This record gives sequence, structure tokens and C-alpha cells, in this order.
Amino acid sequence: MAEAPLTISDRIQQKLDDLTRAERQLAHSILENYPASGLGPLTALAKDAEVSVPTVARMVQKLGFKGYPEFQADLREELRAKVKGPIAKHETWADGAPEGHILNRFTDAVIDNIRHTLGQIDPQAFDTACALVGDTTRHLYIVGGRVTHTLAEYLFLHMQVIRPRITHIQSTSNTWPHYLLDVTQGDVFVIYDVRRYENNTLKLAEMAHAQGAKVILFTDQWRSPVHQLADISFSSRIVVPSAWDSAATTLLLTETMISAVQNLDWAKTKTRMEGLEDMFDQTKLFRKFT
Amino acid sequence: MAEAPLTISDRIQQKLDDLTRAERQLAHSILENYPASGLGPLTALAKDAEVSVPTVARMVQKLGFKGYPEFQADLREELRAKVKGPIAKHETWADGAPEGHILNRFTDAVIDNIRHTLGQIDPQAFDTACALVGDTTRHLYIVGGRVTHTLAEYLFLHMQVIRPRITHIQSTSNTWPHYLLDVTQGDVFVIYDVRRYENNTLKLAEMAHAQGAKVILFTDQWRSPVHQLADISFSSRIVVPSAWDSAATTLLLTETMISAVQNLDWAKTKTRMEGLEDMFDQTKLFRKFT
DNA sequence: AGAATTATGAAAAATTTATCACAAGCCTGA
DNA sequence: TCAGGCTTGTGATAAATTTTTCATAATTCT
Repeated sequence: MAEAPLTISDRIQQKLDDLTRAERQLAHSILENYPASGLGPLTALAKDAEVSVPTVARMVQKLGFKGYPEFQADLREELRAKVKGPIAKHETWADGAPEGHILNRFTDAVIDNIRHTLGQIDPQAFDTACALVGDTTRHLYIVGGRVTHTLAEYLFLHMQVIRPRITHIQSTSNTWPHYLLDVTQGDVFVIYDVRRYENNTLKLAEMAHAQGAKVILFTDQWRSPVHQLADISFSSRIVVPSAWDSAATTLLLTETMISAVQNLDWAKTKTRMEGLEDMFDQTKLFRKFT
Repeated sequence: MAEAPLTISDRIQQKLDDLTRAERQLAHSILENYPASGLGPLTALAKDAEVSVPTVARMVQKLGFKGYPEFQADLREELRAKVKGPIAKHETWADGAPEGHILNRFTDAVIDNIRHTLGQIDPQAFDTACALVGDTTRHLYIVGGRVTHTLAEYLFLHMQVIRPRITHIQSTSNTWPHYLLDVTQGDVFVIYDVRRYENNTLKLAEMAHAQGAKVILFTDQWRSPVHQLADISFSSRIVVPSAWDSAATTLLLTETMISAVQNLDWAKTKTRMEGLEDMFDQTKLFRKFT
């Protein structure tokens, strides 16, 4: 039994008949551009609606609020809930699980992370990054740290099918300086660095940058120090009800990038994929199609 | 050339680097539920962000406003303009990206996958699986294939902190039969197997099963053949607008499992985590916390 | 039409809220 | 380790906003 949310807008319209002339005038002014007008100072609202100041105070009390500040607080709360969107609205995800079950709590958090992250992404920067990553005239280096190397490898595995000239570097290994020997101006580094930012990764990024490489960074909302020298960075929200952070959003961005890059030159990608299929067939690694 | 309206959110992110620690903390708090938080009184915002009142005043000045009221006025104006605009915009994830931009299409698909997947999960089976995975009397084997070994390793990395007696097996390697020598009745296998189901993985699962091991399977909606002998399986929807499948939902389930298992014996997990922290401190692998 | 009732707005009082000046705290680099 | 600069919070002060009071205007009812 979901109780009606009953927005303030609803409440105003419901009470509209019980209001006096000046109050109705005010009510319409509030609804005119809702909810922005109601969030300003009482004085401004009164002037805007061409009614007196006490009229406003009286009306919000008629609506059941203790005073104007409380009215505003409710309005803000409503806005907050609205921005979260219908998707994130505390519906339970796993049917039959108690409301507080970790499945529901965790999923809530991840969806929220996705929403925040995507809201802050600059699509143009994303497109630029994809163009860089898809540019086969540049060598592509993919770098991950202790935990993030799993993401880096995921990107690497797919990029391998899309384009040649890729190297996967684990910054935790001691061997990475060797790779930097061959870096030339214009090469591209995709670097993953999230909380517990790693000194190795920063050093690597600095050296790559010094050699004129482009740096694309996937980090978290607090931003790895690498971002200061990165040409493009994407920061994901990673907070979840757990002792660790979530990589789900970062993976989402990574997969989106894979999808975008594969489409830059789809003909070529397709050819390479078919070649790979043939080789797989020969190795009998996979089961025949189901 | 339609010049960017440059929202306050944008301005904050642009200036993020010029801000101090407390100011950044505040900035994140504002962005957290934007724009609602910024429309309340300065005092409330300060308390919410856990910074002092003047910090707020200073930051809005850094952003180029004369004072907090002017900042609020701009916010309200922005809200007013946004509400006037097309309502349907709420369905787009990345603001400012065309409706059909890959960022929006891909995210749509992933959210949809999550919803479907969670809707079909049996919470009890999930809890049972977590109990098995957290049971240290059983040896835990984590198995991944060509692509999924990245997920397997992600689980492995975290489980390593939570409990002892774990082995990570890559089914694509030739060495896995060796591991099976030591498998005993009641040991647990977490197996990842998604489309392009791998023969190696199936063989491995069969042998493990034959030796009396419990099998927990992460697969996709079409289900790997392993599921016939699995004790518990979870199938994720993995379809996205791409030539490849998405691992995001599977990762979500994996992370949820990590979170659930760590809580089964939180005291022990915490001790192990602290031990790990100490060792990290000694290796100077990570930067000091900011 | 006139009295009673209710609505309205000007202005003052009370409260909250924002700004300012200053000192304590905290890094950084010598 | 200490000095210097920068950051941060505390308390005082000023500004603003909200609430209350009260006189007047509008409306309603008999």
C-alpha cells in the first residue's frame, strides 16, 4: 500500500476553493513556474504575485505548514525526490526480498551512482576520448592498478578485437618502465585509478605525459591526482553499502566506450571479429552455437 | 553555434580543481542532490556538508557570485528554465547528449538489464550462495573463462581479504586439472560462464561436480550448460547495443555477493582488512589519504 | 443599506540568516 | 624543527527575512 506522495502542487490545487481572492492570485503565481518561485524569499514571491507579504504567510499556514520556511523545506524535499527520478524510486528490485535486503540496497546504490555519473559526463569529451582510442595511428596503452587492472584487462580484451597496436600495462608490476621506452608523441594512455590512488600509477602517468602521450583517465568522484595531467577524465560515483567501492559504473562507461569505438569503423571491426571467430572455431575453445 | 548556457553544476565542476579540501567536500555535497541542497539556507547547507558557514560563503564567491543570495537566485533561474524545457528530457541520462547518443542508449539498456535480472533472482538462493562462499571450512575455487576471468579475478581479489583458502582458476589455461586434484567433498566452485560458453569451463565444472563440490554459477539469460549441474545459478541479462555483451549486471551481482559475505563475519573481515592496510602502508604502494 | 464579518496590507517586532574580521590549525618547504 | 602561507572555523556584527500586530478596506448577511 503505497501512500500518495501528494505534492505541494496537488495540495494547492486541492485547497484552491478554500482560498481567498488574493491567496488564489498567489497560488496561481506559485504554480506559474513551479517550483522555482516558491523557493525564493517570501518577499520576492509576494511582490511577484502582487499581493502583500502577510498574505503569503497566511496561505502557507492554510496549506498546513507551520511557516514559510517549512513550506520551502517541503518543496525542496519534493524536488530532491523528483530529480532522483522514477527509476530510483525506492521500488524493490528483487521481488520477494525484504526491503532492506542487501540485493535491494546494493542495487539502489548502483543505480544512483549511474545516474549521478552520467549526469556529469560531458558527451563531447566522451566522443573525443572514443576517437582517440579508436585512432589506429596511435599506439594504445591500457593501464590498471591493483584492483582496476581487471577493468583495464576487460577493455584490453575487447579493444584487441577492434584494433591493433595495444598494450596492457599493470602499474603494480615492476616492468612497466620498459613499456615507456617506446612511447611516442600522440600515443594514447587509458588509465584506471580509483581510491587508494596508487603512486605507481601516478608516476607512470607523469612519464607518459612527459613523453607527449594523450592521457584518458577513469577515476572516481574524488579524482585521482592523475587527473591534473589527464587530457580527458571521467569520474564515476562508486559508493555502495560495502567496505569496498563499486566498479559497476566504471565498467558501464568502459563498455559504452567499447561500443562507441567499435562503431567508428564498423567495417574493419567486423572483419577482425570474423577473423577471430575463425580462429576460435579452429581451437574448438567454444561450444557450437546454441 | 548554440552557446552553452553553462549551468552552475558545470561551473562547480570546472572550478573543482581550484577549490580547497573543505570547499570540494561542499561542492560534492551540493552536487549530491542538485539543485535542491543549494536552494536551502546557507546554514543548512553548511551543516549538511559538514563544513563551516564561511566556507560556503567563500566558495560561492570563488564561483563568481557576489554572495550566497545571488548564487541562489541563479540556481532558481536555472531551475525555472529547465522546467520550461521539454519534459521528456527526464529519460536521458547524460544531460546535453542527443537522445540517441550511445551514452544514453547503452545506459538505458544496462538499467533495463539490471531490473530484469534482479526481478528474477531468488533472494533465498542468493543468501544460500553467500553462506556457502563465506564458509571457511570449505575451500573456495573461483573460475572464469576467456572474458569472464576478469570478473572472476575481481571476486577473487576481494574474497582474498575476506577469507583464506581461495584459488583462482582460469579455465582457458591448461593447468587447471592440477587444481582439481585437491578438491574434496563440500568445496565450493564459483563459476562464471556467459555466451560463447567454453568447453573447458564445462569440463571443469563436470569434474568438480563429480568430486562432490558445490557449484555456484554466474551465467547469462540463456544459461550456460553448466547450469544443469550447478547447485545455484544466477542468470543476468546482458544485451546491450554493442557487438559484445555487457558484464555490468554480472558485476553488480558479484559485488553484492562480496558485500553480503563480508557481513557474515564482519569482525573477522575487519581484522583481515586492517592487517592488509598495515601491509600496504609498509609497501608505500598507495598515496596517503587526502 | 448598514452592521458584522472577513480579507488585506503597512509597518514594526522578532527571528533567522548571511557577512565580516580574526585567530587557530595545518600543511609545505627550507 | 620552525617559519610562512594558506585554509578553516569561531564569534561578533550586520542584513535579510519572517512573523505579528493593527488599522483599513472589502464583502456578506440580514
